[in-house]
Amino acid sequence: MESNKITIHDIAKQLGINSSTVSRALNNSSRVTEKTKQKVMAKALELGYLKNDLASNLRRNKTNTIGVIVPRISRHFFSSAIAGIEETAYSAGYNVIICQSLEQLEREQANVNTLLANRVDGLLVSVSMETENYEHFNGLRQRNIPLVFFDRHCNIPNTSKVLIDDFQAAFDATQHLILKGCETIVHFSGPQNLELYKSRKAGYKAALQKHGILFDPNLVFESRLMELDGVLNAHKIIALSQHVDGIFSANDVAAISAMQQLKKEGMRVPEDIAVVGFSNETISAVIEPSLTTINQSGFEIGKGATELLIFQIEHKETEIINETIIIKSHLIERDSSQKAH
Amino acid sequence: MESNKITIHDIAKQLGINSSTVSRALNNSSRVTEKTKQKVMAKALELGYLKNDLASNLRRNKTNTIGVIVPRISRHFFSSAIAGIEETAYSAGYNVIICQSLEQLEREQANVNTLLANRVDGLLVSVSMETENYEHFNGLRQRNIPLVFFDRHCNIPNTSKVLIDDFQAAFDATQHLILKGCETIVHFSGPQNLELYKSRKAGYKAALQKHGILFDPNLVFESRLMELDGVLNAHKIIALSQHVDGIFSANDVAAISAMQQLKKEGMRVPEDIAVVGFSNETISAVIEPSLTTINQSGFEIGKGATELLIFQIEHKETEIINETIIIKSHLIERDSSQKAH
DNA sequence: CTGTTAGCGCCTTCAG
DNA sequence: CTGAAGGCGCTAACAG
Repeated sequence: MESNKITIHDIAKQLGINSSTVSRALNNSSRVTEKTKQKVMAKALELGYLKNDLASNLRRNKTNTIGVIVPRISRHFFSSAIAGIEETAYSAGYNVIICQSLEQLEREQANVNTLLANRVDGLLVSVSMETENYEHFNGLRQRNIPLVFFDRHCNIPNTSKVLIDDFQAAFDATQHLILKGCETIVHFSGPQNLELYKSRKAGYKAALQKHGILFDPNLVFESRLMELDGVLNAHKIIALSQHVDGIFSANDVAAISAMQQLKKEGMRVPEDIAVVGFSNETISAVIEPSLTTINQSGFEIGKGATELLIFQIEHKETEIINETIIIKSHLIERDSSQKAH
Repeated sequence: MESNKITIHDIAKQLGINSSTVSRALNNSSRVTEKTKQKVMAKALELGYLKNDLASNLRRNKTNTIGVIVPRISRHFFSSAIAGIEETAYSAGYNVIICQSLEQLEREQANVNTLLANRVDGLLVSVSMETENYEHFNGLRQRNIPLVFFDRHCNIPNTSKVLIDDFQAAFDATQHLILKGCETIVHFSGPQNLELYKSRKAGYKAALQKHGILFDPNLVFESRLMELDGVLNAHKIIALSQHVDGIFSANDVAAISAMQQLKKEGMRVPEDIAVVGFSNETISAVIEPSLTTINQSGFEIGKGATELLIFQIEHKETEIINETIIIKSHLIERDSSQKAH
């Protein structure tokens, strides 16, 4: 038995009506009798009809699908952003196709092409670490396809972005440490071609300056985003001539592994660490109850970016939008009862 | 300026040839002159042509797309499984559409429908916690669309699955604790309608039995998979009349938060905890160096499931495959030098 | 090797 | 309110 490929024509034939009517009925058009609708629905159910979205999308020239490109789906920030994206898209009647660039420019370009070939209605992008030229996004403008960057953005004119207040978060974190009495604060940073690491570093510097602490470039460790960087960083701290009494980390894993390492070496460093970008509530609350974190909600960012994108999709004709939305972060100082032990 | 919608017809017209030839050239058919191909390619590039996959897929009746349904993309096991899926699919020329059921049966059904409507070539599914009837998967069989379950499977006859050796992993973990001298071992389990929690419990029981320890149902805590369950479990342990000297946890977060809680209460429980299902290497290595884990690689499982699915897609006519692949786990006893502190 | 023709399944004019 | 006709963009027969 061949796989049952029921089309609107089959339904039409069996009911002795025209396929246009069936189409209208299934799309709940107001120009069809309620009675006809009922008949069509019943028959469709009976035959196990399933709409072919490919055909429909081709004909309508609209897919109700949003393309998403993230560096890596397994990073918690991105997977929670995707949760926010799906939630928002879903309830607005959109599907989502997710692609990973794996931090490679080449893959990112391929992703853009695939998504365009699949005729997505809009694109949500967080660029890869390697992305320094933006030519692959030019086609979108020409094709009139809305694009919204989130978190990791590009400096493309007339493009909307949804970002985190990285500068402010870094400033808050650093100031928090200073107010706790820290004087020599190490900063774990990331790749400096990413805007967000630049902003965080700037916030760190600003806080130091405000409180009259001299900025020392030797105290900034610019790592790549690898798993073991934290451990290496910890070694660097120990090797420093200065006595370090605070860490502001712009990289969650780095901070935690550094802390573990320092403990191993017999140092005590409990609450003099502040972490920014640490969005995994579960883990952060559970693992290191004494850690101060600046929480940045991937979910909120995903949500905001999607709302903005869908608005653009649905008002495409009207105007070009160029909006930058900044999502606030929250400093969370955890209860440190564990210290008693 | 309208968005440039260049089709093969435009290319054909400009070159004074037929659109079929253009189609063949772009698809690198062997039945086209190299010279023609070059001309077509050049023109396509010049005009900024982009193939419309919707049309192509509709015509070919094949999308080269795999649908994936997972309970929640932000759980690390699943996001790493997806990484494995994408990797494998990508290099075999397939795209991937990911859906979340959010542990709800209703959403899972909706996901299946969306994916079918988008005419995916095959489906990879890890069922939701709520899924107890499997009717929504029946349509696949009828439509002759391959389906492979991974990790969380259903007992549907003639369906392939890629699973973890949960029984064995649980057995190993429990035995590990026993050999370390534990006598009263609590087991953190999960929803018993999921096969994998049943298997893990069975493995736990088997290990106890082998070593002559009586199974005590009061020592099994069947939680839902919520974040705070670990903390609640820890309270339960403390409230127990028995002295607990080991924990076998089938739920990563539960174990870690329980441990934190116990520490707070002033108990020492370091390496007498074994966790299964804890696949986040980074976190597990970093957070609790003394934790013994049974590592189960989501990536491997995703990879295995995808290979199996693609094989089925591409040999659809030949035979129905009903294979069960079990991926092995590895017990990792971490260095516990931290204890010295 | 290339052209002609037809149609995938649906939706959208335009008539009636 | 319903029917008839055409086409979205591409590819697969079948000719030549």
